Amino acid sequence: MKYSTRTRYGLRLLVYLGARYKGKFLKLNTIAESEKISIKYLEQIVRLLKPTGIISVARGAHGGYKLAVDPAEINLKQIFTILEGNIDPIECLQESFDCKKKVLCSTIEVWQGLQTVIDDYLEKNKLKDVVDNYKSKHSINMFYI
Amino acid sequence: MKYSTRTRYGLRLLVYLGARYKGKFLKLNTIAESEKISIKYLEQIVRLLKPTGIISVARGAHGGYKLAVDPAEINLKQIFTILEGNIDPIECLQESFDCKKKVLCSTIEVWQGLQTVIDDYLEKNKLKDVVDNYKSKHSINMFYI
DNA sequence: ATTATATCATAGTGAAATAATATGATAAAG
DNA sequence: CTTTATCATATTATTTCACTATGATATAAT
Repeated sequence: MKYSTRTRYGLRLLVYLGARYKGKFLKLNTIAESEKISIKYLEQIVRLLKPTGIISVARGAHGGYKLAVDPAEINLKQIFTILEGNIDPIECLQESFDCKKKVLCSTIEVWQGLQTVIDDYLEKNKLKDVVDNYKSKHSINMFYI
Repeated sequence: MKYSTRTRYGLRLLVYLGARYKGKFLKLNTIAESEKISIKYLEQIVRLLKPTGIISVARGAHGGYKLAVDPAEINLKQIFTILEGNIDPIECLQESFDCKKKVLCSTIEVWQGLQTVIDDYLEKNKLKDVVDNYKSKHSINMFYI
């Protein structure tokens, strides 16, 4: 029960972009160096995010990425769902999952309850909350950006 | 971010034993057939549980397992910790984890918060709660045990 | 004692996921 | 037309997962 580096890196990327929201396009290389993440791996993560419209892209020289939506308007559940794929704690909670033992299953309520508390937490927390935290911790450096 | 079958099977095993608490020793073969779990895999799971004292064992013919503690006195966090190993959503929440970027990390609060809501939920829920659910759903069959 | 039964313990194994890395194509700025 | 940066696919090493196999050990019943 661990979240993947894909989700952790992706979140850090979005926080980085969120802290520079409404600025210019930022190239991956800078972010990769700053966040100590492999640029090639970041490229893959970015490609997961792009189709959802959460980031906007400029190709070619002086290109890069920026956050396309207000950090206050996006919550962590949306982000995690994109990056992690599916955030249910076990498979059988998915709609499509057809289990013959569902009627007699006494543990499914445990998993549903767990899913609920996780979902609630992630929905309650906006990207802005994390961005604010980032800004307060990096306040000195922010003047140089 | 999925819980392993080890945890899911282990929970079902404990619920099964919990529903028959204070009865006689039950052999794994019966449980494996009833719960549709590979007996060899269940053996490994049971070996994780044994050293913690949560189950008691009788070896040899007419041997088996039974729950050693009152289901009302054990919560799901204790069970998950035994079965999952460590239930932190990411590595860096562990005491021993030494991260140079900890001071400037703006996402750790996200993970700590998530850990808190999960821990709270699992601590609040006792094995007895799941056992009661099991009993109500299997009431007809319980007369034959 | 011997046999049947059940747990104990270690080793192996196939499939899938993870976390990258490598190579090259494409698009845009200057 | 060169530089810069993203786009896309393929490959790879490592780890984890979910078993499976083999055999040893302990105990009850005969």
